[in-house]
Amino acid sequence: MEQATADRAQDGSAPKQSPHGEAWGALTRTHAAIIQRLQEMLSAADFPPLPWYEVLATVSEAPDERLKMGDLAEALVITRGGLTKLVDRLVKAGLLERTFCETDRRVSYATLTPAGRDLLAEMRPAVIAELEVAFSANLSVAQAKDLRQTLDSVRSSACGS
Amino acid sequence: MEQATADRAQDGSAPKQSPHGEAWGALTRTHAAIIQRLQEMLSAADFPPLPWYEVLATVSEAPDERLKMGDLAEALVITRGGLTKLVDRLVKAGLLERTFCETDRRVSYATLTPAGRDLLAEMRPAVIAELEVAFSANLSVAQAKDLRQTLDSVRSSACGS
DNA sequence: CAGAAACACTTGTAGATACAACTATTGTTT
DNA sequence: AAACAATAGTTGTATCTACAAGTGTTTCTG
Repeated sequence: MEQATADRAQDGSAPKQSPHGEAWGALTRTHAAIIQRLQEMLSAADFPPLPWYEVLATVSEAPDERLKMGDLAEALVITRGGLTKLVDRLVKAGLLERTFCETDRRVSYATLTPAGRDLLAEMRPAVIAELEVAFSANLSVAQAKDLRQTLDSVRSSACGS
Repeated sequence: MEQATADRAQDGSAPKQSPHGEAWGALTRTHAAIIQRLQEMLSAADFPPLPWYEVLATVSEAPDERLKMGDLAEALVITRGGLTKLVDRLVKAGLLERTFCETDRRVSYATLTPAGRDLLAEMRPAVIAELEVAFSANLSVAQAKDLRQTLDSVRSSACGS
């Protein structure tokens, strides 16, 4: 019954977009709002910025805690050039090191250092907690799984062309 | 039965996050993938970058096609300083103009020019079409509305703290 | 009705990102 | 095996963004 609010733009203004356009708008705003929230929390806790966390978390989930630069860039959905410089900063901070492949000397891996693993262990609970308050306040576990599935299906069609 | 795929990380790797964490991961990746797709399309069609479109679209939906700088920054979820320079570029390109408030000389409005309105009219169908292929391929209209509602409820709890 | 506080926006500067060109290594073709 | 093409990663440049300080305006207070 209250679904009228879902169909109405937040400012109640005129030219309505398509349902898919509305979904995209909601996606961008929600994404930005959560990013903002996380960044605030991290800087308040004197932690490194969010991209650093995402790098550490992604690498930590890979086998042997190392990941090819190209795969890492793809996982983070950033350019290879951007990743090179991002990893440079993490290496300089002692959180990552570059290791090389014996069989193919072109590839280099971003590998977690003990310091990187420790920092991640410190940051992860804080990030998880922040996400929990953002999500679990209005979302059941089942809804969260459903949301994930929906988003992934959208992503697959957006990537695959 | 197929829902196992929804519970499994795309790379099949080990340490699973919470459902909410997974939802967040899907949200960031999907957002980035769509952004990337839109940017590609816009630059291929010799259109201005996506932030320009978002400014024009947001302003066009406001009454009298003008919006206070502060409200615009909030709607786009960017800083005021960033918006000032972004609007500077749009003004220089003739797509926007700054107008001022009679009753409060502090506030300035970003106002759509005819050129801005024309460009938006050109860009909007292209953006909409791109979003349609990304969303409608795997999402019904009802699912899109549901997605929008879910995302907005998450955003409200993320904003309101 | 001063003076202080809050507000709206802009500017200055430093850091981060994308894009394109470049180096080095590997794979393919003839 | 030599030449060509494809791949992985890095670097150079230009643009964009955020953060913090600054300017001008309005509101609140004594």
